[in-house]
Amino acid sequence: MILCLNDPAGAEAAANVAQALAHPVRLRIMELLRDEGAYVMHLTALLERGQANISQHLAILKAAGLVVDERRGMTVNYRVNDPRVFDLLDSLKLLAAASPGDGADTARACPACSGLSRGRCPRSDGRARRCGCPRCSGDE
Amino acid sequence: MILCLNDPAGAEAAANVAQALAHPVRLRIMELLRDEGAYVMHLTALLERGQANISQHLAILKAAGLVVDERRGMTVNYRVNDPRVFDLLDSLKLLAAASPGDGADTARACPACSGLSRGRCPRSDGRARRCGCPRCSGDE
DNA sequence: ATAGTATATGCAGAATGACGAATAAGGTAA
DNA sequence: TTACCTTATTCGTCATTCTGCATATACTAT
Repeated sequence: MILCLNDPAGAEAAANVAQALAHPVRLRIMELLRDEGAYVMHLTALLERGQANISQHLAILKAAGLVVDERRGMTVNYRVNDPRVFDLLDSLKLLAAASPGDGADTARACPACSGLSRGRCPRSDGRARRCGCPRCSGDE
Repeated sequence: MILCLNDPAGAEAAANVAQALAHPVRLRIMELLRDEGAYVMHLTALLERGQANISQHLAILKAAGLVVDERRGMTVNYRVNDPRVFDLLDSLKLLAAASPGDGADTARACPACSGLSRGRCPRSDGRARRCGCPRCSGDE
């Protein structure tokens, strides 16, 4: 099957992926999954959202094929399905930084997490990555 | 201003761009604008949609900063604001082609319009690009 | 078995998005 | 001016999405 945006079916498939990413919480989830997998309580604590909310957003990302889940005992670990999604996120950041509404011309994408897929944003290091979830506050 | 997806404000800005692209008609509009600008009646004829509908979708793309418009006498010409949006579209196609719901593993992005931003999909050549709009059926 | 933790799902209300019909607005040409 | 063409906007309706609450499910431990 060939996916082309000039084809209505192809455009629909691509729109489904875009729709899955068209929510700030889901974008932040993807960004948190950039380096490593995470389980639901971890994301719940980091994003300061209800458990049901995070679970629902993860279900949407999963339905779009952007993440996969794997049960590990009591918890469920989520990770990205295709690392190429980070190319998409990086393009998104570059465009959004140039969009109106923000700093307009002065805006730029975060230099630490926009250029390369394996980059890590300084805001997410240390403190921000530490959360009150059982695994983080525990022995790990 | 630094745009980072770990920042709630940055995620919101990026989500706005994703939301603008999260509709098959708007994706097809962007694809049609890949090579050259177009005016509303042209897009209306190519996409087989009502004039109001196309105009509304263009307004959404414009509000997101993805396209700019320029009045040329009686018509209004639309073109992309930042060609980097095609990198985003190409990533989107690659991911959507690998998504479930389509041909799954057998799916691939259209080789003619996915790789490079300047590529042109064969489906859009000739016949598809010719429409019944006044400019196409006229002398041009 | 019971209790406890982690995750998913169903429901209802509010908010947002999409669409077409009608109409308004901008521009050209006589 | 009037007539016409192109595009934008308003409005009503319908569909979808988002959210929290409550509950169900899955697993572990005692």
